[in-house]
Amino acid sequence: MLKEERQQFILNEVGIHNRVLLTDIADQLNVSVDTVRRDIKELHAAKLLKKVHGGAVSLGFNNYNPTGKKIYSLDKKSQIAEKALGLIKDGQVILISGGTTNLELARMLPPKLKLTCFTPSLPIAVQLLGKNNIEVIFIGGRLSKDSQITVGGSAINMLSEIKVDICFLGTNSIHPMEGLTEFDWEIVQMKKAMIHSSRKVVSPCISEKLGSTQRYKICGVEEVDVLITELEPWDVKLDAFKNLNIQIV
Amino acid sequence: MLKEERQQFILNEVGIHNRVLLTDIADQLNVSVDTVRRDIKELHAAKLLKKVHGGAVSLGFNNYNPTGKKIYSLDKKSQIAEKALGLIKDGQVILISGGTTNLELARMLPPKLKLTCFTPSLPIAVQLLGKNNIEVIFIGGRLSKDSQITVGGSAINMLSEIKVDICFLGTNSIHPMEGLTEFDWEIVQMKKAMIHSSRKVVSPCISEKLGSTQRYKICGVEEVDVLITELEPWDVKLDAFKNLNIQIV
DNA sequence: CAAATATATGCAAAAAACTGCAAATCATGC
DNA sequence: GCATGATTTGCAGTTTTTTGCATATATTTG
Repeated sequence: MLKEERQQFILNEVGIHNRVLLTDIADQLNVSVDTVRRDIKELHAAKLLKKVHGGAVSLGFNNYNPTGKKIYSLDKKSQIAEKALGLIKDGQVILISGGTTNLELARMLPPKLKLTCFTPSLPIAVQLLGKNNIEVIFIGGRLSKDSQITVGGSAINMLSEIKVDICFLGTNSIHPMEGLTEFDWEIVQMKKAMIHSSRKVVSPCISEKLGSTQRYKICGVEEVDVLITELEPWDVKLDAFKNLNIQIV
Repeated sequence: MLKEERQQFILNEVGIHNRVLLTDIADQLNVSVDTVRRDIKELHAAKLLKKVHGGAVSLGFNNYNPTGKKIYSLDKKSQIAEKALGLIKDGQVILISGGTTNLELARMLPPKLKLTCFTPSLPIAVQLLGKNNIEVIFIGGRLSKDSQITVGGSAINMLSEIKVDICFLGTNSIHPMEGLTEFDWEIVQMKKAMIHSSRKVVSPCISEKLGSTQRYKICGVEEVDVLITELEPWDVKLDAFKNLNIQIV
């Protein structure tokens, strides 16, 4: 096996899952972890991915990981995604925004579930396309390289023409008083449009992001119907959100 | 065995598999690894492949087909794609339909080329997103599972709002009298809309499809400005297309 | 803080690349 | 037909790269 092939494989994995574990790769390719470590080191130097403790993450998605150090939060994201699955009923029409938590959700959708899914996220569309019982409708528009979702007037226009049962709104920052915030203006516009197109807004959010704020405001907390975190319902970090007419899962 | 033959063989292998091992080639051709090494060195100098430790990889190797479908007659398609590259000028606005030949084209777009690309194809969008100098605009709509392009009214609507310099129209069947045909009605509608949105229509088409017809008609041959095949210009298979006011590449 | 896990470093074996050289092959001119 | 020179090919020795392992250090997590 050529070094190039290995590195390509790693990049592919990162491209698909947005994260890889050193040990996973070493296992799949039957090479030592040292070798994979060295490969990732090179790819990192070549700025093709980001090396982190335990593995690597995709460059485009460090938006969702401002610290860039917690790739193990995947477990948390899976937990959140699993809870989110419980909100979906067969035959519904849903809207999935970008972000790694939502990508996990898309991955975990059971094959037998019949759905119509709207999404502006390229990786999520790829994921959903693999599921035979899901009708995928892609929100067109200009693709943002960082977030890998479509943005801009055309996308917002298309969103304005739909009304879905549930929207899973990837959440960068949520604060009990300040509401949902983002640092990218274009994504703010997209998320506003998504909220407007949905009867029910679900906000999957890992606990690190609870209480944080960013530059631009999307909406107040009252616009969110359901907040999903990986925490147990009685966790103190959730106290601030408990009297805001939000369902907490 | 002539040096020329060997090098052709190597290029062919690289074209098909995207990578070759030095030892494999030496073994298959019954020559020493040194000879193969020298060949690869020359081909590398001629920029026909990339020499790496242990073998060689194709030039567009650092790319990935996320949907994982196998592409047949890749070598021919690469040749077509390479010819198609010659039609694109820096700064243009282009529209790329679906199909594996066009995916090859997307793969081979040089990183330094500045372009605005519209596409309804998911794999092509993924491919283009990796190129920093290309602005990608995705034609939204319902994603068709088998063709992996968006179809339907919404997509056609979005197409109706644009006008691009060149459209690379993946071609299933082309016949000198019957024109371009397709077997999927929805794709026919998409292609019609694409032609309508383009100042120049380029039809990349491998020779097997020349002269064949399908169920539904997209347009007459006169709508196509350029026909690209892998054949040499004087090939008899092209004779039937020579008096139709089409540029043949 | 301590256990578990991940990283960095030095090292040695294996694989591959480079170098120089000689034999074989081929084209060319006489 | 044959000598000449250029090119090609394979071989042996040396150098470089890659890879896995062992050990020491650093980081994460409960």
